[in-house]
Amino acid sequence: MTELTQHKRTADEKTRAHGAFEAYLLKLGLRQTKQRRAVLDAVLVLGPHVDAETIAHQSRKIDTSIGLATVYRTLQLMTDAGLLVERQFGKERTQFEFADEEHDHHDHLICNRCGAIVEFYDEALEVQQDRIAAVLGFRLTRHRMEMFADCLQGDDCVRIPQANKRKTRSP
Amino acid sequence: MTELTQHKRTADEKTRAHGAFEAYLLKLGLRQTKQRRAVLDAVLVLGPHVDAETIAHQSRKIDTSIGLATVYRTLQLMTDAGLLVERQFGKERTQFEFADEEHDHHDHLICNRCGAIVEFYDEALEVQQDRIAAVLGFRLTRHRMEMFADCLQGDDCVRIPQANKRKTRSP
DNA sequence: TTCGCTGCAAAGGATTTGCATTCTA
DNA sequence: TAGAATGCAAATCCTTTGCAGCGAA
Repeated sequence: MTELTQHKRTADEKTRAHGAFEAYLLKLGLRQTKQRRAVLDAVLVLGPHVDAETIAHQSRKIDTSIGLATVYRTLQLMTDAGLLVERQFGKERTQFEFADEEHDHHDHLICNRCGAIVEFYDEALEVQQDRIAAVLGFRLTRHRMEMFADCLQGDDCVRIPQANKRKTRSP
Repeated sequence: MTELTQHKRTADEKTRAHGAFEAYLLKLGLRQTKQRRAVLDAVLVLGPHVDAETIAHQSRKIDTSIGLATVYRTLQLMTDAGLLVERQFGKERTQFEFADEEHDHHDHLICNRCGAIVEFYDEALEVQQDRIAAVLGFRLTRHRMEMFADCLQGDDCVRIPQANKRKTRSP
């Protein structure tokens, strides 16, 4: 059973994200700043899989003059807090993605033609991976998988920046 | 059926690799140089998954004073020739690996404790991946998968540099 | 008021490129 | 000999750090 991972973010989820980040900062005795809120908002507005530069650009719409260094530092903080996950697709710059508790783990399929990234979760795949690890004498803790593919219809698959191509393909 | 990918390289295979590289250079009207031979020999001597720096170091045992730039250029050439494949494990430096025609495709399992890299091929996994892509409306062209795991015995799993840990684990 | 936080610029690490020189074909 | 290949250093690209001033608690 293969299912697509959804990324519609409700106002409620955004509030929850801010709450979680605030709680994390509070717990460590760190401070809340407008820059940190701006970066979080930027990540919430942008789709999954954004790089630091893009986040910085979006953040500046809220708070002009945020330094790139601050963005990197804040993203690191949010990653430590467990809100974000870093991803590396080949040699591209590091991408950040929300680590939602609900659909926590998923894999990626990247379209060869337009670069669109489809996220999915497949139970059979997970089971098989555990099985393989066991056969090799290991206990799997995590994995990463990316599939590169050509889409079969292709009418709606145009070469556009992936950040804008959020919808995950209709059946 | 999960099978380990082997990496014992016979003298015969080495000769073949040199022949293939020479043929490639000839075809493009490029030149054979002692540096290029040295780099190829270095890659043949070292295990799978080596980075440019390590290859440069090994190459200098054959031909002192090979520049790092030359190593990078030669590795690029060998990748274009189809002899090598580049791999990216997280944020680590790029690793180069032989693209053997026989056991062409394989996936990786990386030990959380010692960093040893086990290569394997699993038919069921491949089939399931094709199936997933089809369900999502794609035709799979290639994929990459890395599993991170703890080994279950652990006696022979010590924290050593992966380059030295070539043997793929005994049953 | 106190530190943590920020922006800037400078530093880093991996990889690439420019260029004068060396060497293969 | 011509033009490719090399070594070196300088240049890139992304990311991290150092530091003096700024601002949240």
